Amino acid sequence: MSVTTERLRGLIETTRGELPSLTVELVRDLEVHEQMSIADVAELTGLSAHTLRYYERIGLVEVPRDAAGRRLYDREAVGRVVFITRLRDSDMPIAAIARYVELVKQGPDTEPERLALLEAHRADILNRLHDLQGALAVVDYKITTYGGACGT
Amino acid sequence: MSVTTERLRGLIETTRGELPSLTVELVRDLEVHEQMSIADVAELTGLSAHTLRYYERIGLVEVPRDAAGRRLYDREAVGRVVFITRLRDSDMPIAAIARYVELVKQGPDTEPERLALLEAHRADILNRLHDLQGALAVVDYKITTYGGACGT
DNA sequence: GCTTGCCTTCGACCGCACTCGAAGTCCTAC
DNA sequence: GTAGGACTTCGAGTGCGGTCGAAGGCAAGC
Repeated sequence: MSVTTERLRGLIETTRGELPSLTVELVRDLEVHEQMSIADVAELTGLSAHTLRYYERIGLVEVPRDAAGRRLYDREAVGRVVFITRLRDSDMPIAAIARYVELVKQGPDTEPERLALLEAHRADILNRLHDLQGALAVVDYKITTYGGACGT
Repeated sequence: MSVTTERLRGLIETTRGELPSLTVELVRDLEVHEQMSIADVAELTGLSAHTLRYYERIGLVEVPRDAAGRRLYDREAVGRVVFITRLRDSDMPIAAIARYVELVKQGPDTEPERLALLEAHRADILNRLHDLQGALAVVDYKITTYGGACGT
């Protein structure tokens, strides 16, 4: 398991900023062992086991169990978690993610609404990028000002 | 007052994403009437009066009063609030901003630490930009996939 | 002189996204 | 057979960043 986990982690790392759009697909295409424990998924995603249980509890993922009632994440569940993580990384509120997941559950008829949701979120991301670039400029300006003023 | 306010707002809007590094300086260079009410500053910055009082309460700004005890923001206070707003826009935690303000209060000896603080924050912003770009790519990928799948 | 309306302080409360702890279960290795 | 450790559920707690409401003050206009 840890071999696969390391490969996955590595792939996600390597694709950071280069081919990030493929990470979800990579998860799908890897021969991830069908079964991953919560600890494996935690290590893979960087989320805590607590958080993974929380995501399940609020309905973002459904996770199969073994005979003893323990979580065994299958590929679909892992892919879902990775996707959710990406959305959370971009500050998409959990309520919106839950809505999206709900739509997916309801079947293909909801695709237009899902698309609208994603496009709204896309706009949010662009705004955030814009704000961040503005703030970066302010900070850079302050830094260079100090540089001039105190010789650093 | 409202004329000045509109000019300022306009300038901030126009410089969005173009010369954002200058906004704080613009505030300084404008003939902002020495006195602005809390409502004026709220309108100018987009913060609520509640939030402005909150910022003062936790020590981020000091605001002079008129004879009746009402807040009269001077240029320094307005500039401070605008700067804080920029930092908050980039998710700088209030605790860090408070620390920075504290250092400013302590005088010029603290400039190296202020600089370090800003540089750490600058690194945070770059990370956020990176994450956001990754998330944007994922969302775009999902959107184009839907485009292919459902003809939108 | 009284209404209107923005201002003041103060402390309580909210929503979000976790985060934790308690109490108990189950498999593994010795 | 027993100790260890990772797992389970459940509900409560935390930290952040505001947000709100109550109770009252002051000034301008009718």
